[in-house]
Amino acid sequence: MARQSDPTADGRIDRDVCKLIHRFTQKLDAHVRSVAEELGITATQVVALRELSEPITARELADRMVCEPSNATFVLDRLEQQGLIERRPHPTDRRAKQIVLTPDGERYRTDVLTRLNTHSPLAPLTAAQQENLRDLLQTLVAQHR
Amino acid sequence: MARQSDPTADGRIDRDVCKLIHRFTQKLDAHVRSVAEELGITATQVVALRELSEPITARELADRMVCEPSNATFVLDRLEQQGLIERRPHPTDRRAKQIVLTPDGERYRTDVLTRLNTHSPLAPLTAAQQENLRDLLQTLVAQHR
DNA sequence: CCCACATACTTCTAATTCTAATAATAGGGA
DNA sequence: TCCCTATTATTAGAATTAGAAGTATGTGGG
Repeated sequence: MARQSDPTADGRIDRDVCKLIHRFTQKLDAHVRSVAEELGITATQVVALRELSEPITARELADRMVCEPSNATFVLDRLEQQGLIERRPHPTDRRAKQIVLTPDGERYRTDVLTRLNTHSPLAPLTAAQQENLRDLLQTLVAQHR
Repeated sequence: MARQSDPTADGRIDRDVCKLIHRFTQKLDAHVRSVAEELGITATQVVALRELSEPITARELADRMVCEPSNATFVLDRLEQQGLIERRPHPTDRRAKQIVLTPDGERYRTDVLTRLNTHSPLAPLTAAQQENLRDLLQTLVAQHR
């Protein structure tokens, strides 16, 4: 094992995986962006609509989008201006707001999901491989949380 | 198959994998950032040093870092100011520049690699699982390129 | 040889995302 | 009940990243 003697030779798989993850992320982004372009909205808005499967708080949306709450505010502002979502007072927590889709928003979201599911970047993998990938990733993110 | 009738129920694995990829990417970033913080440089600089395994052009560095060339210029400016790299004229192509590490840069890079390899986010996986993951990702990014 | 076109790097601008600070509310313990 | 701390959403400002344009050089066809 050259673990200590030659750090430049070590961690090959690490670096390979890092880069592959990065490249695949870009591919995912490109897919989302192409859908966004078809619909005339931003990629972030597409992701937000995808995650709004039910009434949730802005904080919960930020968690689902894996971004900062301030960013959720930003995207919600735009979705609200377009009449796709509404900010309602939360029924039990007066600090929070409940984000709900308007009828227009519901239609939009259905369209978004349909488009996202066509030509998915995951298509090259079989169903079994996709589950395999998911399990590996789950193991990786499960630690320390 | 509910492929067409209910787009909201479809693509579960797709969305799961998207999010897991995103979360793991954040974990990778956090790891790089912690190393960067230890060394008092930015995360992007850490990645650049990691990829500078040999004299390459700025374009090649951008490819390896999976970013725009303009961004490579940005990070190279800072590394040059710190005396870690030099921009030399390319031996055969006068448009290009050859990026080479200075002696200080070499030492720095060795340190970076050593730190990156300790507490790797990939540690939860066995060697076989890491290869499995790499193969799946390679299949995914191999398409259409 | 000359021209069109592609590539490498840089610069500038715009968009995106994060960080820090703020105000309002929740929840738990003295 | 009254604090004290944590959490929610928002705002403002900073930093990072991408995108488009500009300059110089390489490459191949006429």
